[in-house]
Amino acid sequence: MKRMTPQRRAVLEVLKSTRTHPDAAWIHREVKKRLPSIGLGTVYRTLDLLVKEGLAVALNYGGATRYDANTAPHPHFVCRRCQAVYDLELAPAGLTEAAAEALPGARVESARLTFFGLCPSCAQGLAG
Amino acid sequence: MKRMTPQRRAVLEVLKSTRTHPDAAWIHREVKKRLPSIGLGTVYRTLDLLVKEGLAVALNYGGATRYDANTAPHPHFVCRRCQAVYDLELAPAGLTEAAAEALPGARVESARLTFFGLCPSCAQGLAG
DNA sequence: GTGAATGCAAAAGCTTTGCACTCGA
DNA sequence: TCGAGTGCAAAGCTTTTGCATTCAC
Repeated sequence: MKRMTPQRRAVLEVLKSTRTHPDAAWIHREVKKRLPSIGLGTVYRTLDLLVKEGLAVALNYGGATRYDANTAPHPHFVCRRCQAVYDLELAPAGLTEAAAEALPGARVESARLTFFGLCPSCAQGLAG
Repeated sequence: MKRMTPQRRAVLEVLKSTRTHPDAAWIHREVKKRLPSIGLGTVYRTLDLLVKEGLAVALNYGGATRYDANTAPHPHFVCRRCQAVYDLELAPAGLTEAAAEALPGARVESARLTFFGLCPSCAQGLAG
């Protein structure tokens, strides 16, 4: 990050302040409460920057890309009904090493583990 | 699948015939070799159907959605340079159970494990 | 025959980009 | 000062959708 502008500071703070793994549009709406004139393009550019700098992670589950300021490797759970994303406290060991063995010659840099299903609220709503 | 049309048959056959995890545009191009008048919309509708019927899996890594006719659970490796997707022979045990314990009340239905890095060719190209 | 499926093209997201202006260092 | 950063709006991609027509059953 070459220059620290109010826009960049605000985007990072908004992203750090939530655990809902929001998308760019939601972040834009939140940041506008503080910086009403900020453009969506700036939000995208800033998010790209944060990802490149390793200060955030981009998540793709179909639909809009969602962002997570928690860059420590951790699995996610995605509800197929309400689209909520939960962080899981779970750290399977040895996955990257196993992948490197399974694909000789490759340089395995990171792993992403995602679970899909129904979150507690949605599961309860359907079961009764 | 309510009706078996030539379009649906062709999309499924094309998808089954490759291991490159193609996107809808690529599938459309291939199917057109056999059915020149097939529309891209039909390809999308058919792919959605295949996913709903459990005959294919949709993969999101940013960019266009990619499809895999191999529906057996297996991890993928995505090259960050050439975007190639490889199937890995690797079956970490107990992940879904561990996730279910980590998020009580949730119904964990599936897991997806993805690795990112440089594939053998790209790793070699950069290393010399 | 008849409703499901198709082809086409328009429209709807999401994201990127060009450009003139602004402002942080 | 002055180039990086911004706001705006247009453009670019991917994906979805409306509708008249076609076709599998």
